Amino acid sequence: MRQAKPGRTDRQLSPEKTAAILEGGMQEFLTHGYAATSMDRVAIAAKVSKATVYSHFQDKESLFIALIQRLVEQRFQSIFGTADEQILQMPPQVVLRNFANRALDIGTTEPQFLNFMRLILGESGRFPQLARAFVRNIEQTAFRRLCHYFTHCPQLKLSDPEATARIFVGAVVHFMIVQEMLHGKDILPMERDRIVDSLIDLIVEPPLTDKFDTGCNTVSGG
Amino acid sequence: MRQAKPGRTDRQLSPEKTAAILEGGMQEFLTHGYAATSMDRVAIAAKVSKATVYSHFQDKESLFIALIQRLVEQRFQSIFGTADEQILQMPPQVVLRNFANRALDIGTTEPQFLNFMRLILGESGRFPQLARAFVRNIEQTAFRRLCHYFTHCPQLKLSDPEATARIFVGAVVHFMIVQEMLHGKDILPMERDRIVDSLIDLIVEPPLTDKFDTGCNTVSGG
DNA sequence: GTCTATACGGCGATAGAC
DNA sequence: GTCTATCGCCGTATAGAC
Repeated sequence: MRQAKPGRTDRQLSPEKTAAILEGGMQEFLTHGYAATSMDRVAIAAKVSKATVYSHFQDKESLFIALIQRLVEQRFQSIFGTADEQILQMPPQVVLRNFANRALDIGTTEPQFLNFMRLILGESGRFPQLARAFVRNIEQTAFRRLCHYFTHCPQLKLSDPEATARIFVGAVVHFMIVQEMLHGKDILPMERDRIVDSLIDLIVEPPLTDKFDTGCNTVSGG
Repeated sequence: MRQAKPGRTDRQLSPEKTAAILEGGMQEFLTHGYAATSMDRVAIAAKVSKATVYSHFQDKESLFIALIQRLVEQRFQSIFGTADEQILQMPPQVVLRNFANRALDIGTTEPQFLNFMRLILGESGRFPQLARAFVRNIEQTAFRRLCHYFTHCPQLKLSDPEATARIFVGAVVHFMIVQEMLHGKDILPMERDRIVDSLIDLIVEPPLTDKFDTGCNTVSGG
């Protein structure tokens, strides 16, 4: 509990070995979970001796915390892409679809991210500080970016942009959790476009527009 | 792997001890997770000897599977309440609010359910059959009940009730995951009513109604 | 600073008494 | 059928050689 990161132990530790240990530990923790990961396999995966692992990190828990913190703050923080300054000129349907598809792509193309979320969720009771770091760096990033867009997009007049952003992210993330993480696509198949289309319809389009033309809708056509 | 449930071993096993082992195992697995749970503590929690545990269940994995299956199929299956036949006469706002509040109450009043979900999510990679059982018995139940309502409620004309049901459940469950399971309420406080209100607004109310009266909306007022 | 070798306890699973 | 006692293994963490 004295230290979570190296550099302040006694002498000078090799940064390359530190990186190797973090990399090896990531493989093991993401694959087997926290409790089922042994420091022996971490050392083997990092190609160092077990004593070297313990000279860089005080114990298993310190290594795990340092590792997850790094994943949360660096590796998986930018999953929602960089802020695009031109999105305000694009149609909201396109912006929201891109946002949802980028998030959903991660669940289908990056199995490591699924294991990362499994670890965060599964250990959120025993490592609440890691869960909070995840919320701050991943969830809040998505909320804020989307909420900023909802607030500044001239076509959208939402009564509660903040809550709407949470609804959007929640629907998308939960879909990913059920379909990919919990293997729901095997038993409850559902095309992602139906979720995204319905979400966009609920948030962007007036619900009567495509059913019959009332002749008084000032938004469509112009 | 030969057997997951007792009763077919060799002779006659005590059903009370079986129940005690399942109960003790539930406490241990829900508290410490799968890998960190020892069969010794399961035996102590069940107040039997370890050999008795192994006479009722072949190994740790069989006990875990039998236990989670039972939780999925019995203990936590009815969290969305029994079907109310009178809901079609109630206003959709009330029905949806009750549905959401009932689900969100579980996250705040039943910490065991949070640990149960942590276990399912965290072990979904190593025990995919348990994740699928969770989807079939919990998620699908919520989807179906809500989808049935969306389809039969005369006030609601949704283009894709099935996708809308997933969005509704997803937004609610994800809110519970972030706020309660991941301790997000400590750092991203948000009243649940804002989520529920916004969801109801998006699904039930025509978005233009309360902003300005266009005079050509044939739904509101009659 | 990094390695090999080891201490020591807890783990899952089993044998044998009754 | 349930218990006590035990096996063999692997866990974390450390000591001492270089």
